[in-house]
Amino acid sequence: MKIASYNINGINGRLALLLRWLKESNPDVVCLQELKCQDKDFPQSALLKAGYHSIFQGQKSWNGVAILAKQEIKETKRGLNGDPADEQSRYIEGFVFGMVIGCIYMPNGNPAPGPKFDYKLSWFKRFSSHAKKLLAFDLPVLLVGDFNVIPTELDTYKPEKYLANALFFPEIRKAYEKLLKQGFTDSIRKLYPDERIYTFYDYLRNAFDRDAGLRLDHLLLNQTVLQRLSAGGIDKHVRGWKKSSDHCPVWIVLRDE
DNA sequence: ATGGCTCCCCTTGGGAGA
Repeated sequence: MKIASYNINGINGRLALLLRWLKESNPDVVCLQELKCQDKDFPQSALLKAGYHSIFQGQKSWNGVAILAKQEIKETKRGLNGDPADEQSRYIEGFVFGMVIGCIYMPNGNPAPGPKFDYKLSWFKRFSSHAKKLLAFDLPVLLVGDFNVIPTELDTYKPEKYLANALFFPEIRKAYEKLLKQGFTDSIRKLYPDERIYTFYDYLRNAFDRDAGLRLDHLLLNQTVLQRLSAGGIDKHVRGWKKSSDHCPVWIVLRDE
């Protein structure tokens, strides 16, 4: 069972690239972020033709999250509780292959401090409180997506450059740590405890060629899923493809139960 | 300190991204 996360940065502008990667990587489940399209423009039939069912929460121009799977997905939640005025599409959750999968696109939060950072903090709190509820069920739970969090100094090419950045602010790193302590494991960091390993390369300043990256995309597993973790990695080469997103696909493999 | 790049939209310049 292969599960991936990919911030696609515009699904329609990169549909050909997405289909190419799906064919090559052959994941069973994919969490996508930054669709940048409305529901009516989501390429559902093209994906079905490629072998993937989907659930999605779109939005015009910005944000947008989707889950793809080789099996029909039962949608269990869209959006988070706690702020009825929040109209940003950043969370969708489904039940598939016997697992609960939450697909997230955390707010960026820059510039920090400021209203955008406040929104990030409050969104994170709402998300963590939902994550805690998920742990109460005796089910495999995965929280997958673009967290917009650089968890530690090992997750950025230049820590000192990010000290004043919302991705690396102490409050955000603490919130991430607290989320893990609730009962989740950062699967990629578990598999590569000491390596500088990145999932994002800025389009600017030739970041990819300089390996000036950040690790922002995470697959968090509860204890039940962690026991099945057998491999994982980052499809770094995809970032080098023409018309690539600024993020790389990240994936893990779980043993069958 | 700035800008470099790339996406999207009631587009031709601005907002957002990280």
